[in-house]
Amino acid sequence: MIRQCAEARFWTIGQAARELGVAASTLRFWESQGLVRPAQRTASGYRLYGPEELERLRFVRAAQQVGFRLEDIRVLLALDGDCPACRAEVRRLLEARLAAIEAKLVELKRVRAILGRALARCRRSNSGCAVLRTLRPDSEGVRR
Amino acid sequence: MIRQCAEARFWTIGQAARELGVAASTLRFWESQGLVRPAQRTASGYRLYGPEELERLRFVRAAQQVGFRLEDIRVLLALDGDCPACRAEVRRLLEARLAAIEAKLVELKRVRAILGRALARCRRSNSGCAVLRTLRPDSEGVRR
DNA sequence: CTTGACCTTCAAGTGGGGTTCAAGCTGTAG
DNA sequence: CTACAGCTTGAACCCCACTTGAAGGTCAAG
Repeated sequence: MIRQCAEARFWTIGQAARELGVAASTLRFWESQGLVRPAQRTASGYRLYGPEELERLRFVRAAQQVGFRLEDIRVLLALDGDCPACRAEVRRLLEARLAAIEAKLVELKRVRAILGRALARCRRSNSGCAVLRTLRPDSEGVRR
Repeated sequence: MIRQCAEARFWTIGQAARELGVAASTLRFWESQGLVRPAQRTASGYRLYGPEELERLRFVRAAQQVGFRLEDIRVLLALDGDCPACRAEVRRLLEARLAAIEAKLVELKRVRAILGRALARCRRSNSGCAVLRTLRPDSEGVRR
């Protein structure tokens, strides 16, 4: 086990992975994608993550959970600064994500209505659900 | 061009694909996955889809647009009959899909709230969005 | 007869986010 | 000293729904 002093705490890849609730292989993958590199390595090559890296790893996880793709997260991490341009760009990314989520919500509600109707018809019917005839695109093109 | 009589109309793969708004290769793929086979072939091997096959193709498209996977759609197509067991199974699949959509809606609303707060904080701040600190998992585990 | 759109097959590639494997080194408890 | 958990690397594999490419046959217009 790696010793952990109060002032300069370090986590091995397994420890960091447990902290985040992901697999160690995932952290290696993120590193390969340019997201978070360990603060240092032991003499034998073990990765060591410091508090700051752990912070960034947690951010990756949180960002992923609100639907950002790794590529965007990489950009967000790089934008971590106080420059006004950074701020604008971060805001732009957040807004884009929010808009995508709104759109997805609208789409899912539409789909829910269609499925709800199909199901109601299916339950009423007493001679086969005739799902082939009940499930119909209800106008307007749908992207996918 | 293939001739199309009023009584026995047939579509080549390209014509059917245009009708559905998908690529011809997609129809070939669906066939390879056991979804819809053409009614017949010309002497030279061209696929010919009849009205019934076009109906089934449209169903595949519609089912896909409400989120069914091809495997489920294959099952749904096979269940197209009046047997009570079929009805029950179709209903089960519809209910499962609807439940998945409800769950997704709940999840997306949660995410929207998080992003909304992050964005508000970002807009208020006048010294960097500090997105690394603003985007945080807000309790409870999230599956992915 | 040529051109060009359309069709055939099978195999391999794409994207996103990983996981799994093989072969081998390291760290620590008992 | 021996187990055994944990770490290293690179490469291959997974899912899903296609798409693309290669190599070639078919059909209708001009």
